[in-house]
Amino acid sequence: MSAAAALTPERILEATEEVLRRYGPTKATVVDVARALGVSHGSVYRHFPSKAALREAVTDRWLGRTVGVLERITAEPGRPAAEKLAAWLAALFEAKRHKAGDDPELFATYTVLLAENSRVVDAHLSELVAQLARIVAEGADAGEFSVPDVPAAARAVFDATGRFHDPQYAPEWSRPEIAAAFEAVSALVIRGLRA
Amino acid sequence: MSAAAALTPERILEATEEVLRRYGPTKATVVDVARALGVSHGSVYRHFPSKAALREAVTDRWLGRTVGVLERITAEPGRPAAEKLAAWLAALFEAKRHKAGDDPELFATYTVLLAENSRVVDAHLSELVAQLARIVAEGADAGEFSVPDVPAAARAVFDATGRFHDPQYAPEWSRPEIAAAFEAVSALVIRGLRA
DNA sequence: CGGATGACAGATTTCAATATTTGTCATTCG
DNA sequence: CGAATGACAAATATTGAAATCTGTCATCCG
Repeated sequence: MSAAAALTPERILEATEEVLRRYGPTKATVVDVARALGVSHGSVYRHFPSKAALREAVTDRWLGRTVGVLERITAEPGRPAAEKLAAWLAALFEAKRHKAGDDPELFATYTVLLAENSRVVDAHLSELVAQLARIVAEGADAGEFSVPDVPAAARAVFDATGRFHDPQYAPEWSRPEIAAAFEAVSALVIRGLRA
Repeated sequence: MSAAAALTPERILEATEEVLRRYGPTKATVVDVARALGVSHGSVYRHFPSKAALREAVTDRWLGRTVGVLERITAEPGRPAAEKLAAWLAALFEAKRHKAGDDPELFATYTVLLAENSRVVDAHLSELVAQLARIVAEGADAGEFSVPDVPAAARAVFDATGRFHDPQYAPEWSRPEIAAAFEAVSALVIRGLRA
């Protein structure tokens, strides 16, 4: 075994994130990633078939990080569905708003990656809608919500709150009125589900 | 008076629309507009202070055309507010979907103009939200809706249905599932207003 | 022998020279 | 005299030649 750690997909992804953070989505090259790892760019191609695949994997990782917090809220037992739904929507908005506000450049970088990788994004969105469906189904079982078609309702909730999680609206999230606008939509949608 | 009709802002706007349709937003120049009118480009600048102002005026005109249909629905007397609101939202979606579907290139051209002219767009959106507020207020007065803050509720309805009128989502509007998704959000939102 | 290398061809991006466009205004025209 | 013109400077866009990057693969190294 050599002095440096073995070259793994994991290490390559880490380095790619760093390079993207430093150079942005247009300037970051595979050669940069290889240089950051102290290997030739040919070695990177041993673990990822293309630059596109590498960027896709990084995008997937980034999206995955948000899902954990939401999953915890979804799985929380013994809490009214309406409250849980409100908490879930607020957590999603909060997470996005922080990512966008803390480091706008990095957020812009990932917004570009998101646009490039619609397959990964679609899978991520499906996962989020599936979590919503679990909460909505819980509410329906408890008689809290009156919902004929749970998946459709979950999708509708997600669509209706798009302004507060779709990155295209990120510039609006730093405006002061945004909190009130979010509360209004969140409340409207939850009322719409009620029995 | 010369043989040709007098040069008016109206005629210039017409010619500008035609040039934008033909050449698209990046290639359309003030010289092209002047050529279409058979005058020198200096004459165009007698009626509009800049190319930006000209494009802004064209954008305003284009947005104005949709408002008429919606205003007629808003003003219709003796109709339940819930029904009116459903019709209004459906009409807005229908209008956008047709504009986008009938001539995608022209729609793309105007999408670029919209992005350039956020002042005009904001004014247009305010007008739409004001119409929504009238319908919501009617419903509240009739005891059909239970709404503590009418302007906020109107804004929330508009925000929640963004996926079906914001041009950024236009590519989704040709998908077959879109009608069901629209119905689901529309119904959810209207239920959320109900007393 | 399995993993890493770097030379290479084709694709893509950059950059600077060149051309076009915007906006002004002194002059012309009816 | 008021509206229209077109020459012009500054700003912007286009182009194509040079540089860089992606992806492959014959070769090397431990």
